[in-house]
Amino acid sequence: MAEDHSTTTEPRSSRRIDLTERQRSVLRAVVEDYVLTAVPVGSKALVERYALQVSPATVRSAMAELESLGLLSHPHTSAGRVPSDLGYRLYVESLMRETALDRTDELMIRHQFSQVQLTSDEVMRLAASILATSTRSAAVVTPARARRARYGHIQLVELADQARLCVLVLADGKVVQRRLDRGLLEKLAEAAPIGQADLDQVAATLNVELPSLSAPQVRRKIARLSPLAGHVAEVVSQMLEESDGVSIEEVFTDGITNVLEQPEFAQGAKLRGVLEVLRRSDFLEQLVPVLTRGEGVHVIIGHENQIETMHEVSLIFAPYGAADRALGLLGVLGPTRMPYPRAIPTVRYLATLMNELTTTEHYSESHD
Amino acid sequence: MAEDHSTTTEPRSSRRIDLTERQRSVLRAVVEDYVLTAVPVGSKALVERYALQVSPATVRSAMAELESLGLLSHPHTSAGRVPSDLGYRLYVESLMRETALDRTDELMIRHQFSQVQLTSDEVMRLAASILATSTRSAAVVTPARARRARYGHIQLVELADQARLCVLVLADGKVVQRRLDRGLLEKLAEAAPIGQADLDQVAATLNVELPSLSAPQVRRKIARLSPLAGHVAEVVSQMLEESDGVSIEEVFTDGITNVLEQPEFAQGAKLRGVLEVLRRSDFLEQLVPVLTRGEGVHVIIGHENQIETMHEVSLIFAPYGAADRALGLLGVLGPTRMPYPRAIPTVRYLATLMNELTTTEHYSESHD
DNA sequence: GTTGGCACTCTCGGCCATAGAGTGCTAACA
DNA sequence: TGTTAGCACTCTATGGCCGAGAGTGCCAAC
Repeated sequence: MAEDHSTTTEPRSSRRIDLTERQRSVLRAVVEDYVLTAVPVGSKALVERYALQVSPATVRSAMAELESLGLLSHPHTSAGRVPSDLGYRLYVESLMRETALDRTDELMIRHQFSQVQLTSDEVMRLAASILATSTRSAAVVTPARARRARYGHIQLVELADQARLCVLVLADGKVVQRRLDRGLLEKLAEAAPIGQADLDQVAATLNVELPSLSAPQVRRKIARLSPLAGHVAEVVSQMLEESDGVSIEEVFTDGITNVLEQPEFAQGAKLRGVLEVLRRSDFLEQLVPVLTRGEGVHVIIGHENQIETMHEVSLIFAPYGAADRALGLLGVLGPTRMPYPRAIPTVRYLATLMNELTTTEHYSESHD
Repeated sequence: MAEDHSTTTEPRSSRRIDLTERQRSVLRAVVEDYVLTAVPVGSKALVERYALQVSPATVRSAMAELESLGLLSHPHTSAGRVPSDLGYRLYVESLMRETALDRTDELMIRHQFSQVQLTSDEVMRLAASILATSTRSAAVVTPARARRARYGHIQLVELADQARLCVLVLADGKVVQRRLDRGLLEKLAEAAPIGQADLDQVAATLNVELPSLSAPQVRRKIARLSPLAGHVAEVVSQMLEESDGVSIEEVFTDGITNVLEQPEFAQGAKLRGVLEVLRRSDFLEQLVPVLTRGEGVHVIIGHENQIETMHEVSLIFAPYGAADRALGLLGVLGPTRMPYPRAIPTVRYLATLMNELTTTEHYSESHD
């Protein structure tokens, strides 16, 4: 079931590799055993554990063939076989039997989200937590933000030290703050002291003129405003500009320790790279163009990743949000030796769920 | 210089331990050598590296005395000595020559903060980053929040799905959001549809009535408001209540990898505990009562910590913010083998700096 | 009180031998 | 022609052993 679910996979295995049925089942068995045990798997163990109806010798020759095709590799003579990145790729694309999420699992997850009054941050956190625990990998979730930031509401606050704080709520609920340059404000007001009343006045004006406008649209309005309001609008348009595009500033992660537990990250060196990558969320930036290309779940395995430090890990990510309008990313990061048949549907399900949860939550953006 | 800088240290070494001058200098040398090398230090190496004017044999006997006092310990016969937690404690309290921060260092740090228009989040991030790099430990910074949350401004936003979003800006600039129960709103409005205009009306009223009030004060006002405004005020008071106390929800960390690089965390097990502790910020909760007791920098070494998983690490933390009004925490976490003479002044300096930066940023809170 | 000397202890690295797992090849078989 | 059993070979992992080195504790002498 759920066979052609648009699991768009990144660097599509260029040349088609044709395998015999035997090779296919041996590769599948190797991948699944290795994913389970993390131990290079030998021919004998394979026929024992998987009901292959042939002798170890036959399996050995099949393995040798798979190795010459670059699908398996050999830590050294007389060790078992380990899937290569390409082997995983083939497995994911055509060997894997994707286990759809249990109906009960789905309901359980859904139930957690239906708890009363989750703020948007809490939703993100919950999504990351669910992803992490149910895939036993590290989860990453970014909030869905409008690709084009739009004005929602503004509020100007006078602080104790006479500084002015500009609180801008975007149309999609994100809040951005900026302090206003005091000297400049006073110059604009021609040295007359500016009180909270004046600020309220400006805010009221802008809250009538600007709602649902994007940065350039706000800019076009500036000329028609008073100097003071115009200056604030200028600042607002800057803030909108900076919020344009997919937000990778706010990233919610969970389950990092799940990854560190894996034997392949037992010693420090490799581990550090992964951690560093997770903390600084730059890597998401590289993901954005890839993920926005297609709709479904994207799988990036080991060396398929551009980033050097991520050659030992796989990513399973999906975009979510109202297509073209708001976009968030969500997914998991784990060793290439990852339980793909479970992780992929989980990511997919959570993406659809987050879709539902967020698309209802934005201003209707009628005009452009 | 800078000798009695109120380095308040946690579980004050109960009974006073009197040491001879020789014992003191041996203990100091052992701590400093071990902090540097992470290798148990022997008598011979000690007289070589530190200009102790005595023979190794003499040092040995001094070490034996220190060991019987519980200040040093022995991994096994024929290994060098390692400071115990108590040894570090004594070192921190009376042996350490605290190296004050270079004037140039101070200026450099200060300069980074003076960059234009840092939002409060950026300030936190910067503080964490500076702490982490200059102490080579993991840094933790929490924003300074009013101990008693006070109303600043409210804004009610209508979302696309008819839900209402209540955006509350606290007096100290923190923003809290909550969705309002739609059914309830409509009941209060006697089934008349509520538009943005109505919401603005309510917000305007509350923004006149409530500024700078705390949760109980808001609650007392409810009776005098319209049903709709009253309901919102009720929600607001809940939000205020939940924001009371030191905020440990938003925690900025940096430099975790610094800790993981340390040899004592080379293998996975210990490391995991530390990571887990840093991610979930519960441990800060335990710190709050301790840190708010005194003013200065607090040092918690290894087993002095209540929390089991933190028996291998030391904390150097300080509160900052307007005393009694707003409070944030900041500090570093590293192995007990930590360069205290450098870390302590750094934490202290950053606390004073954050003090300056934040106290100017709050509403004047005249009335109570 | 300090020191040099000395026997003792413990770790660490290298070395070797062995056991075990797994392969690749070949020859026999269906 | 594809499959299988057998077998020699390779490589790792494990454990024991040994010697070097570092460090201690103690004692007797200064």
